[in-house]
Amino acid sequence: MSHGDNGEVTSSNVFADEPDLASLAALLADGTRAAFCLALLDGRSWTAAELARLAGVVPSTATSHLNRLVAGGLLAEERRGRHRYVRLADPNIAEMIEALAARAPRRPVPIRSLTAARRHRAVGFARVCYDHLGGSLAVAMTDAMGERGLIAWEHGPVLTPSGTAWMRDIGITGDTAGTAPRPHVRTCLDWTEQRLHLAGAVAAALFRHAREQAWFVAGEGSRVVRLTERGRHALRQYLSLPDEALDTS
Amino acid sequence: MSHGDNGEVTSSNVFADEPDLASLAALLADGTRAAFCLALLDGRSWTAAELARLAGVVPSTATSHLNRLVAGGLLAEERRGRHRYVRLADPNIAEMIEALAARAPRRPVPIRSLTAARRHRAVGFARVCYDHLGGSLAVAMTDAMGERGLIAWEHGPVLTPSGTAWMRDIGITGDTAGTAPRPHVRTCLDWTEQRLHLAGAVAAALFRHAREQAWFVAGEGSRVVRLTERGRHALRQYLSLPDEALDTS
DNA sequence: GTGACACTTCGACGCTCGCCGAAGTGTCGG
DNA sequence: CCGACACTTCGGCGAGCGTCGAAGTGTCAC
Repeated sequence: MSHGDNGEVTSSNVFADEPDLASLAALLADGTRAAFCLALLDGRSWTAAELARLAGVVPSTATSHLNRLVAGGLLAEERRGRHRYVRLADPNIAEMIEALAARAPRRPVPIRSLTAARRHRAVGFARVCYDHLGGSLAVAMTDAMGERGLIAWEHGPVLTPSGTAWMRDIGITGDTAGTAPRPHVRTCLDWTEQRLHLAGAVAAALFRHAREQAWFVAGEGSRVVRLTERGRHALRQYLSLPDEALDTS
Repeated sequence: MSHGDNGEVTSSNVFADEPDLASLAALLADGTRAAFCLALLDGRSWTAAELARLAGVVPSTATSHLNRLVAGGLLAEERRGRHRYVRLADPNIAEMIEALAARAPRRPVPIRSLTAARRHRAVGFARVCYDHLGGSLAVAMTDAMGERGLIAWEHGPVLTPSGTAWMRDIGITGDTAGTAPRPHVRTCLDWTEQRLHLAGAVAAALFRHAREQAWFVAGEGSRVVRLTERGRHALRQYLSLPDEALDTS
């Protein structure tokens, strides 16, 4: 390797690294893979068979899609026994998918059954948005936090000092300082509401706490969470949320 | 339309609007269209022929790609005489493309000529990032603004009161309050530096001012801007930037 | 062991899509 | 008017890709 190919290197041994936008977009440009990624936005790990059934393809098709998504760095996998568990590789990827989904055109999907209608209402009310809360309840909480001065909107969202104290009062063991170079307070364009709700490390810590305290429990459908009576009480106490914000209706 | 199809509406006349992620991603999943969008990140309007030449396709091919991008809402077009000018539809779209590009894999592109090498250095130093500045200079400016307390990083980037005063001193006629629901201060992951630089309405206003004051002039290549002597002076004066940050090297 | 199960590999089919070239439309300059 | 030019439309070609089914590998439960 030391004698070179022609005895002399050409001038093209310098490279400019351009982003290969097309190959990344191609990973999401297929309906089946997009459905996988959208489902995985619930933050859970799914098995290959679960995803296949969701998207309506046979297992072998799912395998090839998962191979591509893992190779492309969008998904992380974990093999256990005869199962292959996959999840979104990191919050950064989830954020990127959200950024696309929020700007994507809407595709009307007919609702066939009564349980589907109920689930649709529940999804609009409170759902997992990877690691934080989404839906009309999340928008109401974000508004309330703004009104009470817990977050400020001077130039982008900020957690105010009283907001920091509020989190401590609730009992959130503030490791929201985090490790990764990740914004503490972000906003996320809510799909159903088309308004901003809170995201980022602070929102993730808040949501984690809320689930640990059983303010929310898993509902029907992978992304749905149900607000418990205990959660209603907490949101009334800590955010003075009105009753109409606390119900599906 | 009032008598219904079967005398009774079915339960599927209710629709849940799911985001059609795949169709949006498909627009960017082609190398030619991706090259178009990346080029348009310079914020200018391009003609169809310019884009075709850049991507190495014949005009008829460019037409069909542009049709799809315009129909998909990514590009806005303006017909004038026998020319078709296209640009990114709005800053929101630019932000989305940046979000993807920052996470896309890098594709090594050989640098063949000396002028290409010079342009490559210039791109890494100072370039247009749709409506604000990118490159190592932008990163240095962002760092300097942090050190001088003009922006704070308590929880996400914020323009501090002294930052607001600093902008006024420079002479920026602060309509950064803007009209669209757009974050005033954002960060943007720099392609070449892999570090954050300032974006959002504040950065756009700053960059617009800088070009009006001839701190920057257009360089060779569509996205390159060249720092003028006047600009060097201004950045020394307003941000105390050291000389090594002000040169291409 | 033996069967059930989750997943993988491979080959074949069919469709989509990007590409070009040739011909056509509209615009501008002289 | 007439040619040059920018762009568009259309037809046809070829490659890539998503799909499935059939057969194979590894794991778990009994």
